[in-house]
Amino acid sequence: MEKLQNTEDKILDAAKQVFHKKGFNGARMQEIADYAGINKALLHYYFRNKETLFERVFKDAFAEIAFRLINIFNSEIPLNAKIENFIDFYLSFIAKHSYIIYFIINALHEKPEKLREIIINQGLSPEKFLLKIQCQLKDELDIDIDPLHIYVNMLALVIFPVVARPLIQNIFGYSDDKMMEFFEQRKKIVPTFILNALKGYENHKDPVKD
Amino acid sequence: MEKLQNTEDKILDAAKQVFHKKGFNGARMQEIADYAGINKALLHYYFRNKETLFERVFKDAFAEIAFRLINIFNSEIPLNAKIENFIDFYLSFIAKHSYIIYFIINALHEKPEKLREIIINQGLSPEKFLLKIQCQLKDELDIDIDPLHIYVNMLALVIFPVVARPLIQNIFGYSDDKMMEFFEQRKKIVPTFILNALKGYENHKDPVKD
DNA sequence: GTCTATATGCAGATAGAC
DNA sequence: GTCTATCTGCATATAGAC
Repeated sequence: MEKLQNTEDKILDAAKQVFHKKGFNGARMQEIADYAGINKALLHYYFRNKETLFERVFKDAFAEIAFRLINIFNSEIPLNAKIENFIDFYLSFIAKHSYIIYFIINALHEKPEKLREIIINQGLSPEKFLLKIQCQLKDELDIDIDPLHIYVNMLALVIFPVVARPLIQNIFGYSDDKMMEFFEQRKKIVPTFILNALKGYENHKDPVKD
Repeated sequence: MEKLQNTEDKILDAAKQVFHKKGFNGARMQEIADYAGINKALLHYYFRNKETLFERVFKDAFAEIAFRLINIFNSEIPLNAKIENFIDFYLSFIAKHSYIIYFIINALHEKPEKLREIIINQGLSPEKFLLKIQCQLKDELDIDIDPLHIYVNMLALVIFPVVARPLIQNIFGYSDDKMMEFFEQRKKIVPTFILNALKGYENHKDPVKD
């Protein structure tokens, strides 16, 4: 895992870490070079400038998270199961790779204009994706609701605690272990929370559903 | 609202805008000076350095949001009403002042070590605050659950969409008007979502509740 | 491809006149 | 208190040797 990589990979690895931790403005080319075990000049040899390097790293991070997300929701399983998969996977993945979320939020904040082209280049189709959720909500739970709200709610319940982690940890003086426990608890609490909430939206005028 | 302020207020106003938009690393003292209609030297006359100015602005932003939050949850009304007040107020306030959220998140990310002292200096007591929610959950809804999870869920459902706004807006090509409509809808959808979810947690072993 | 040395520019901070 | 001019340091980026 150490000496096997070529220089470009070493740079990308280093850039990932530093950009994730510091954001675009906070990151220093020197620090990236140090992490990669090379010097600054070589950075510019492989990537013309900081901007180019950043875009590459951002695209990789975004692609990884979008890919996993789309996969879960495109699978042919009941909505309940999708939600459980979604929560379970994301709570593990994001808690372990929280820098990605910070990174995306920071990138969105610092350079919102970059996003659209990246999404289009990924070949994603957000509308189809939402339509599928909407159909499942209607067919399986008999709920008429804008699927975007449900989807945003799910993302919120998973992502926000990770973003707010330093806040929670500082305010309540939680140790790292206690926070891991907190995230573990959420794997049970959040799916229940969402499914309970959805049940409350069911149309009761025509109770022929099972 | 324009010429009435003294120089210090003008600086604070300008710093608020610039720090909120760019974060600590992205902000430029020159830009703050321009916004305030003064020059850089005067900034340093009023605030020794960038750090000092930042801390002041951060404290103000944090204090404002914490103050409103505590007030709502400390009032002597039923939990249902608290939740509705909370959502309604925050969706209006945060959607209008989204920079504050960005600002706090950025600040947490860039300078997490600053948080603890600020909270302590504000004289806040997070534990008492949670205990109250816990009691109300038990007394009014007969639910035994870690109140921190419920509280985090509420914050998540309100704050996350604001943070993810550029994401949503870019992905689905929503106009600013459409986003305002989206946030308006959430004022109804989110309280229902939360209250439904909570109902699902009720203990049914002893159905003597109303 | 990789390095050392250096150019260039800019941001934070200060000196000192008014 | 407010300004102009300037210092200092650092970060990105390039030149050029090996």
